Formats: sequence, C-alpha cells, structure tokens
Amino acid sequence: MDEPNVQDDSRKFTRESAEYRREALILATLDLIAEMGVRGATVREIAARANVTQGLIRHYFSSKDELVQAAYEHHMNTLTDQTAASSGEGTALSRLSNFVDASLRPPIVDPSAVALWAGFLNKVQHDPKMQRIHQRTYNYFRDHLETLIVAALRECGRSVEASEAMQLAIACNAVIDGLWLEGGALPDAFAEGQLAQIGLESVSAIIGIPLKKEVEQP
Amino acid sequence: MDEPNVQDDSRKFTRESAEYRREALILATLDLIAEMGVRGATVREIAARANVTQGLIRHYFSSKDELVQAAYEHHMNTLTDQTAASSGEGTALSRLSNFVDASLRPPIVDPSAVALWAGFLNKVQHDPKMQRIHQRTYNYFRDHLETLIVAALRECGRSVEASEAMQLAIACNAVIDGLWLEGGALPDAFAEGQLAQIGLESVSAIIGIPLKKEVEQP
DNA sequence: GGAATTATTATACACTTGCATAATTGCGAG
DNA sequence: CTCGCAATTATGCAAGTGTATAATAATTCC
Repeated sequence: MDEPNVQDDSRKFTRESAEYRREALILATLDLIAEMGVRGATVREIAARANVTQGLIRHYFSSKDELVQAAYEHHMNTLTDQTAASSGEGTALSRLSNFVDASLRPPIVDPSAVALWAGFLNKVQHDPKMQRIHQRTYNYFRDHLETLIVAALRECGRSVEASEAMQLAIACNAVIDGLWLEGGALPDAFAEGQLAQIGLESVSAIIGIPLKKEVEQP
Repeated sequence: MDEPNVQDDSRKFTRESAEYRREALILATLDLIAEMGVRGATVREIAARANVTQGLIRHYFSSKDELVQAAYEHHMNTLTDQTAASSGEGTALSRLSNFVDASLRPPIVDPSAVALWAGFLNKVQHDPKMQRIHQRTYNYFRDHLETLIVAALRECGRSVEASEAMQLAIACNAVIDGLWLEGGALPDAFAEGQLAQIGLESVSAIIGIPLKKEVEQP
C-alpha cells in the first residue's frame, strides 16, 4: 500500500503501473467508504490516502461514480474469493462446518466490513448496475451454501428436494448474515467464538444434523 | 404530514406548535436519510420536505448532528413500540409466532427500513451517544424475544438455563435480522410470505418446538 | 542522449454544504 | 386595537464538493 520505490530524492513523483494505481485508489476508496460512507469519501481524501493528487482519479476513472462502482466490484470479488477458499477440503460435513465457522470470525466479522456494506447500500439500491453485482454475489453465496448443505445431508444418508434445499440455504444464510451483522455492529456484545458457536448450533438445528467445530491444530 | 391549516390567503407562513414542527423535521430527516444517507440529507432538503425554510432547523435543533440524533432516537422508539404491540395476546406459542411473523412482513421488511438502518450505521459506530441508543434497542429486542422463547418452552413443559436461553434468543434474533436484511436489500428475490414462513420454520428448528402461522381471519 | 508520450500535478470554477446573523411577520396579551 | 415577542423567513459567508483544463515532469523509444 506504500510506495514501492523508495527513492526520496528530488523526484516529485513516481510513475506506477496503471494496475497498481487503480488498485491503490480502489483500496483507499473502500477504506474511506467504510469510515465515512460514499458521500464522505471525497475525491481529495481518496487521492491523499492513495498518495496521489486528486486529478489522477480522473485519469483512471471517468468520474467518482465509476470509481465507486469499481471499488464495489473489487470488494465483492474479494469476498467471494475468500469464501471459496474457506471450505476447500475434507468431508462435506467438515466443509460446511468450516464455512460457517469462518464466516463468523474475524476478519469476516468486523465492524468496518459491516460499515462498508452499509455504506454501499444506498448506491446499490439506486444504481441498477450495482444491483446486479449485489444480486450475483448474494446468489453465489447462497448457492455455495446450498451445495454444502445438500452434500452434508447426502453424507448422512438423507436427501432433500430442490425447493426444500433452497429454503434451508436461505435460512442458514440468514442466520449467518444476522450474526455477522450483529457481531459487526456491536463488537463488544459477544465473546470470542460465541458467534461461531451459535452459528454452528443454529445451522445444525435448521438442517437437522449435528455439526462440530473443527479441532484446531496448534 | 401536510399543513393542517389550509389557509392559502396572503399569509406567508403559519405558526405551529413546537411539537408539530419538531416531529415534521424529524420525519423529513428520516425519509431523507433512508433515501440518501445522513450526508445526503442536507438541511435544505430536510427543511423543504418539512415545508419550512432551512433557518428554522437551527431554531429547534442546535445543529444538524443534534437533529440526526433526535431522529435516530425517535425512530428506535417507534420500532420498539411497534414490536411491543405485535405480540400482545394469546398463548406464549402464538405470541412468539406472531412476533416472528410480523417481523418478517411489511412494513417491517421494507427496502427503506433497511436503507435507514444502513444510513445510520456510520453515525452509530462513531457517536457514543447513538451507540448507547443502539445497544439499548438491540437489548430490548433480544430480551423480548428471550422472554417469548422461555415462555413458549415452558408451555411445552420444557425449561432452559439462563445462558442457554440467551443463546437461543441470539440465534433466533439473528435469523430474523438476516431475513429482514435480505428481504429489504433484495425485495424481488422472495415471494410474499416466504420470509415469514422460513423464519417460523427456522425458529421452530432452533428452539425445538413446532410453530404454526396464525390463521388469518378474512 | 534527446524528443515524444503520457502519467501526474497544479490551478480554477461553479456549485453545495452547514451555520450565523439580520430582517420580517404572525399571533397572543394588555 | 396595537404592541411586543418569538416563530419564521431572508440573506450571507466560509469551507468543501466534483470536475474540467492547463502545466509539468518522469519514463520510453529511437
């Protein structure tokens, strides 16, 4: 995030690759939106936090709106990538457990993550393009969860119809989202691991299968 | 919400009670925060929507921040009042069912309600006073739900320890919040009544008691 | 190594924002 | 009826907003 070329000689600035600058601007934007909302994230602050002057934003993005859109897309892609990684290996049951557990601990459960989500909501509700990104990500999560649930049930010798599976996925997704929300909005109201534990028990109850938290190897 | 005195003669304005003006300003503020966020709700727009000029805001509130705080408090109080009303009569089981059901239908589930919540979040996270209001309301909801759950369990001849009851309440609260969130953020993704149905089934599963939706009398 | 390219900075502008202060004007008290 | 007070409007201001345009300077290509 800092300048990679530490040449503090009389150079007034350093040229960086377009990719580097775009990402720096996007990350600064996400930071600021989490802190102050979209309107509070001014182009001047964004530029300052990305160590450039404000004019450069217009060089990479045709408007602030476009930068915000790009930031949203970047953020959502990061989210889905993280998720995909969290439930990679093992039996279906353990993959589901790990997924729930990981979704209810830092860095997923985090005040600024919730703030970021809230900051974007207005834009999402008004801009059709952002709406599509939102819907796509939501569906991705829910389908992922549904796949895990169906696999876990099958592993226990049970099978469900498609519509029932979808309802289970919606419900489990809601528990996770609700706990995520509350953990991020009231960080001090829950003990460490409490959210994950409650999440696991609730998902267990909803799908009717006991899930155990993975034992950590120290 | 409109002017009560319809005297469109040459009067330039009408004097109203302090209470009336305060409430009009607060409601206009809530409307605008839901639409554009706190920063987007400018004093000029608020005044216009309350049918006054912007100077009057300073006459009733010492700053925009104070107006926003008052609006938040007003909103939260309205919320808790509505909740208390939704689960008034009947057996414990039916009161719990009604509470869950009412929490997952309009007007509670509503895009602007979620937008309002999101709009306030930044302020809540930064301003200790608003944080207290938030915490108080959250606790109120959770305790209310916990009371309903414990009563319903007792009605079925079961009893739970305090810590277990709290966990059940947190979990049920999370399902409700998560479904509320998703219903408000993606209004077209769910059929009418679907959220309420999923909510009832999930709460049933979590606490281990079958809940039936009340039959409506047409 | 010099010139072209273009990433980057610098400056300017029209507009909005919250707030302060002064000027009105409706309305009740006497 | 009119006088005084406070509710309300009118006006102004300094700071901040996004964006447009011109000026500079770092890097590349030959």
